[in-house]
Amino acid sequence: MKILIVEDEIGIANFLRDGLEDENYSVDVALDGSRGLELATNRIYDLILVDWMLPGISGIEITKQLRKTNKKVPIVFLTAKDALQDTVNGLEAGANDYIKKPFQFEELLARIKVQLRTNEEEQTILSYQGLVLDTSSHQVFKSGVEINLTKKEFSLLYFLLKNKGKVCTRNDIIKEVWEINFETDSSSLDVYINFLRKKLEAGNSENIIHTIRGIGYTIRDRE
Amino acid sequence: MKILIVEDEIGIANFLRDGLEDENYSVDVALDGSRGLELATNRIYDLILVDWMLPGISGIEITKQLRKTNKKVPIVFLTAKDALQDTVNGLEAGANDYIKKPFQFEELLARIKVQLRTNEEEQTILSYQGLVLDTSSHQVFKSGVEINLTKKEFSLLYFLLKNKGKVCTRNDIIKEVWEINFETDSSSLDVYINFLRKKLEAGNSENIIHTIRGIGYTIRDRE
DNA sequence: GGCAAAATTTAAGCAACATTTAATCGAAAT
DNA sequence: ATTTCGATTAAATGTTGCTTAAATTTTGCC
Repeated sequence: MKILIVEDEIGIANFLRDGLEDENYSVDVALDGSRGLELATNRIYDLILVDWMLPGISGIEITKQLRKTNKKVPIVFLTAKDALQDTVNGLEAGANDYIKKPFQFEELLARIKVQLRTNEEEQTILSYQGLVLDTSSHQVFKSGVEINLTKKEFSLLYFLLKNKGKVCTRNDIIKEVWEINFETDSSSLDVYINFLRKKLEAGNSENIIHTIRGIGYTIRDRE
Repeated sequence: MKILIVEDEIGIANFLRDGLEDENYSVDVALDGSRGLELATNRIYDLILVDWMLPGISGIEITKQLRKTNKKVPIVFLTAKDALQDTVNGLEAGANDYIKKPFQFEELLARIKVQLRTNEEEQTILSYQGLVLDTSSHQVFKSGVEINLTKKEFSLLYFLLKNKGKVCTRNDIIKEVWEINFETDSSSLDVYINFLRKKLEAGNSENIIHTIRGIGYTIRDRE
């Protein structure tokens, strides 16, 4: 994972670089805004950390320029404790998060991880106990035999499998599979759970989709 | 995550509520300051969103009152574009962030997330002496054996475990597990303590949930 | 476009389960 | 001894999710 630090105070820049390298990130440092913009434009980073108060080209300017050229790299900025107005402008300019100075390094690290995680690639093959779902070919197999699922059935199963071991609340499911403005008192979800169960559990016994009453559903081993 | 909105313009209040509910927040709305203060005092929220210009009790007053009673819940306020002086007063009164009207919903959401994130992360695994509670899978194990709990049983146990070592008053428990509009002379709590004890202490040994007569309950080592 | 087939949503009845109420019993506190 | 508070039951009530079937919408095809 490559991180760019744009920071003019060399002490802070070094502190950040050392800390992040200890965490096995690969780090570049730019000591002023124009160098920062140049690096950010010409190289590929997974995340950019910018001090908001920079001489020359400001953090805001860097953010705006990058967003203008359609770069989606997460940008996190460091801001002085009381520069609240800047914060607002920063978020509007396209920053993803901000951290107030002085900060705990642990907190910075946590924020960085959150940003990197949202960027992570999605799994194309999901599986559970002889059940295989392939997002690229849009196929599902059970014990090697293909099962035909409709679009809704597929995305419902995909969501459950993606979160196997965890409980998916009815709300989570409806939000992800049906998208937002959905009548929450509809019973479509129940019906589709029923469809899926019939197709997946045909023939053999075991439940694959478990109901957690009052909460939602989950795919996991029975205890 | 529970959010309280205190906003007198019903259109804006509804807009906010719908938007936040789509993001899976659980939302309460108060249409004036005194109702807002009442809710904020008696219920537990993860964040409070207050319009600064309220008839009756103002946003500042609400913030001051809450901070006086030592509530640390993040407070974010919505302020008219040019009320800069109010903004300053608000931050001094104890607000955590503010957003200028008119605002983009996306930005509001970003601010809310920042506030919620800094609010120490919720533990997903809680445990006590061979008892393990996992919020992500909604499972409870005792000595490695899964125990099935209903929603209420689960959230009651969760609350007790979250506060293990401390005494939870009957009121605390009822507020958190049953939410407020509850007949305080009901014996549901007693019944549920009984349910839990039967399931957790089945067969063997030591009490896990101790009664503190006249006060409430606690999970802790015997003295 | 118009038709048929397939996919999705709605609605209703029902059974299983969760929760509350209420009444009685027992143990601690004054 | 009396009163209060909590424990324990059992019964009443409320809620949730499963299952169907029919209604509606979407899709694919001519």
